[in-house]
Amino acid sequence: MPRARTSNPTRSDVILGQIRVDILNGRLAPGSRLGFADLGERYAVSAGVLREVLTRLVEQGLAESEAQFGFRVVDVSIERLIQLTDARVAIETLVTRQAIAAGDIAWEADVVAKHHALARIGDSMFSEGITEEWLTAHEAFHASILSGCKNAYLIEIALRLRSISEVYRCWSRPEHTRTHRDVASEHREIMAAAIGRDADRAVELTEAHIRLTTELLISGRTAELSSP
Amino acid sequence: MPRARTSNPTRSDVILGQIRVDILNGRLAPGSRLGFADLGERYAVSAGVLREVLTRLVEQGLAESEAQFGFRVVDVSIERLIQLTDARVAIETLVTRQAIAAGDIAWEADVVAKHHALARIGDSMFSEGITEEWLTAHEAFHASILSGCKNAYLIEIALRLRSISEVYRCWSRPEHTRTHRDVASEHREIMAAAIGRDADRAVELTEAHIRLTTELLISGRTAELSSP
DNA sequence: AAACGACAAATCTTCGAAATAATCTTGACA
DNA sequence: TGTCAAGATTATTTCGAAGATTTGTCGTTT
Repeated sequence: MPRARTSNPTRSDVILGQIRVDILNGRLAPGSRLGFADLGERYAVSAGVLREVLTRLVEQGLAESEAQFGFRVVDVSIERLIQLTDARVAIETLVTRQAIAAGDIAWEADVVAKHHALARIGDSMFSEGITEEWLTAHEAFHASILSGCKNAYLIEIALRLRSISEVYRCWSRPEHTRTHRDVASEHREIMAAAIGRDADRAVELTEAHIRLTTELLISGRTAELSSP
Repeated sequence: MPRARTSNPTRSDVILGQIRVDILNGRLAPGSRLGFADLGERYAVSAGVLREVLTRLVEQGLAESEAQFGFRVVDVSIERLIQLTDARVAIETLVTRQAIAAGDIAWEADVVAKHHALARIGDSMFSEGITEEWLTAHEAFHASILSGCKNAYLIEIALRLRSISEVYRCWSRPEHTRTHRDVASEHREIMAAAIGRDADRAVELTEAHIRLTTELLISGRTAELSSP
C-alpha cells in the first residue's frame, strides 16, 4: 500500500523503506528485537516516527509487537514457511488465472518487457549471487503478471504474501538457491504460458516455482543446521 | 491482528478500537476527512497517538492517506464493493474448504456453540434492527468456521476482507437488508453443511450468503439514490 | 535452599509544542 | 475580466522530554 503522492515522501516513508529492506535482507535478523534506542541511533530518527514505522511494519506482517514490550522482527520457522508457501500458491494461482483471463495487450506487453529486463540482468550476473537489482526486477516481473487481474484486493494480498516470504530468503546459503535450478528458464516458461493464455500451464509452473524455492530454502536450512 | 498481550491494552489500542467501530457503523462517514483537530477533541487524545492509530487503520484497509494531506475514511463505490465481494468469495470458499477438510471435533463444537449464540441473539431481536451484539456474534460465527483451516495466513486474509466489507453495511437502509431474506436459516444451513463435512454445499451456501448481502446492499443503495 | 516481595534500571508510551508543507485569500498585472 | 503570484492561514509532521509499565535483581523470610 504505497502512498499516493510521491512528490514529497514523508520521513516515515523513507525510514520505513530502509528498515523494510534491512529486514528483507537479514541485516535485521528474524526474531531480533527492534529497540527504540538502537534504531533511533541506526537511522537517526526520533522515537515518535520510529513508533509509527514499526506499527506499519506490524500491519504489513514484517514485525510483531507486544504492548509495553516493544517490537521485534517477525519470527521464522519451517512451520510458518510451509503455511506461507501454501497460502502463496493458493492466492497466486488464483490471481494468475484471473490475470490470464482478463489481461489485455498492454498487460502482455508489460509482462514481456519486465521479463526481458529480468533476463538481461540475470545474464550479466553469472556467479556473483543475487543482487539488489535482480531482486527488484524479479519482483517487478511477477507483479506484472499478477497485474492483469482486475481485482485490486486480490493483487494486494498476493504482493503482501510475496513480501513476507522475502524474509526467508536470507535463511539458506546462497549456493543452494542458485546452483541446482535454472531460474531463468522457469521465468521464460511462465511468461510464455501467460501470454499464450494457457492458464493451466501457467498455474502449474507458478506453483512449481514457488514450491521449489521453499524446498530449497528448507533443505538449505537443515543442511546448515546439521553441518555448521 | 490483535495485540498478543491483552492484560494492559495500550491507549492506542483503545482509540483504535473506538475509531474502528465508528467507521464500521458509519458514524465516521466513508470518504470523510480524519483531521487531527477534530479527532483529537472527539476522542481526547494527542496528535501523536492519533497519528499511530490512523496509520494502523490505513494498513488494515479502513482508511487512506496522502502524504502532507492527512487521512480520510476509505472511500466506497459500487466498483470496489464488487471487487471486494469477488475477493471474499474466492478467499472464504477456499478457507472453508480447508476448514472442513482439516477441522477436528473441537472445531465442530466451536461452530455449533457460536451458531447457537448467534441464533439466540437473533431470536430476541425481532424487529429492532441490527444490534452491536448481533454483529459481534455474527462475526464470531463466521470466524469459527474459518478457524478450522490450519493456515494462519489465509485465515487472517479472510478476516481482513470481512472487516473491510463491514464498512459497506451502513450503506443501505436497514429494511432492505432485513426483510427480504432469512439470515437465520442461511446460517443454520451453512453450519449443517460444515459439520456434515459437505464441502461443496458449504462453499455454495457461503458464496450465496456473501453475494446476496452485496446484491441487497447495491439495490438498497440505488433505490436510495433514485428516491431520496 | 527456595520462594516471595520490594526496589532499581531499562524500556516503551504519551504528550504538547515547534518546524514544515499545503491550501486559501488577497491583490496586482496583462 | 481572467490569470498569476505572494502572503496568511491552516493542517500535518517531527521532535525531545516526562510519565507509565515491565523486567531483572537483591534482600528477606519460610
